[in-house]
Amino acid sequence: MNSEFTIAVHSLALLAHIPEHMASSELIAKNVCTNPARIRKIMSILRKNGFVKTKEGIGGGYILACDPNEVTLAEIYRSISNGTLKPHWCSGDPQEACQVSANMHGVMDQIFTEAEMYFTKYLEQITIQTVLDKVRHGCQENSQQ
Amino acid sequence: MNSEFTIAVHSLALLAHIPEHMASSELIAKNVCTNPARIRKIMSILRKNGFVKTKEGIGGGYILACDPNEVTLAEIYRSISNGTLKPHWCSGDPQEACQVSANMHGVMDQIFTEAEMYFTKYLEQITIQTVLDKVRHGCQENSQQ
DNA sequence: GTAACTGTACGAATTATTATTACAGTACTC
DNA sequence: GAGTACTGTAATAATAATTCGTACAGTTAC
Repeated sequence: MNSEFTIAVHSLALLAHIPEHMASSELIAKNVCTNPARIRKIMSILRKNGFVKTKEGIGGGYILACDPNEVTLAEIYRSISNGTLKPHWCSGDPQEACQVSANMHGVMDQIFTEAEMYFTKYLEQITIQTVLDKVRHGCQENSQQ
Repeated sequence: MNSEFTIAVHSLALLAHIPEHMASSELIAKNVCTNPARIRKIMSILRKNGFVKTKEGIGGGYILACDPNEVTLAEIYRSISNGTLKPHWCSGDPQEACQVSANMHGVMDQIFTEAEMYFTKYLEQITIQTVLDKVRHGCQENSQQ
């Protein structure tokens, strides 16, 4: 799994943090610590899935288009990183006579697919708002909000 | 996550497939489709955790030292790949004034740690024997066993 | 028309993963 | 005890995945 899921969650939490405001890819990129092109790529997917609205041109950018209390990290994961829990490298060789070697690939595939379902079942419990509350709570001592 | 967990599961299933026999790192490597040194590194960890016994010298190699019906993939995962579910790249910057940027790192860390618990909870349901049965079942048509 | 933005693609840089090689240590066999 | 076949481990090379940077066409506001 690469970090696009993490970036998507971060970006959506940030947009939920500043509702009513458009945020440019440059602003989000600074907050996330990456480059604007990467943010635009990810936000483009999130737009196609209805999580954000975008506006091109002057004063444009991104704004949340969903209820942060409704959208769970599971939906975000499925939009961005579905199927990437399993490592790329594959064990065994389908051409081998030995059953263990020949079929291990398929068996591990099946195991990782089901494991991903358990993984996302956990993510169902967490909403964008949950994440936002957690980050806000993290620095409560020196916060005035 | 790299593929060491997959290789460990494959190797243990193979050893369970040929009980009473010592298997050399070369034999296992061929079955898994990787090189002997990598197998030796992983088997060395499995030995330290009591899953296999090793024997150096002529006629040596690896042999299962546990009940394949008892050992679950969760134990194997914890031995080999614990903490590697989370991607390496980190979002945000602890030095930032913005709470979202400053605390996102810790929040995502927490989420991935808990997600890994759900992931391993699924793996608890699968034993080495489960995997072995699955690979054997995979080619039932042309199998005589 | 110009400035500020998104959408998208491509190649470079970086990092992670895997493969290769080497060699010391151990145990068996002659 | 010399030779052979193993494991244990480390270091380095090769490969692949990920991330970054740049570029530019398209869009919108002024």
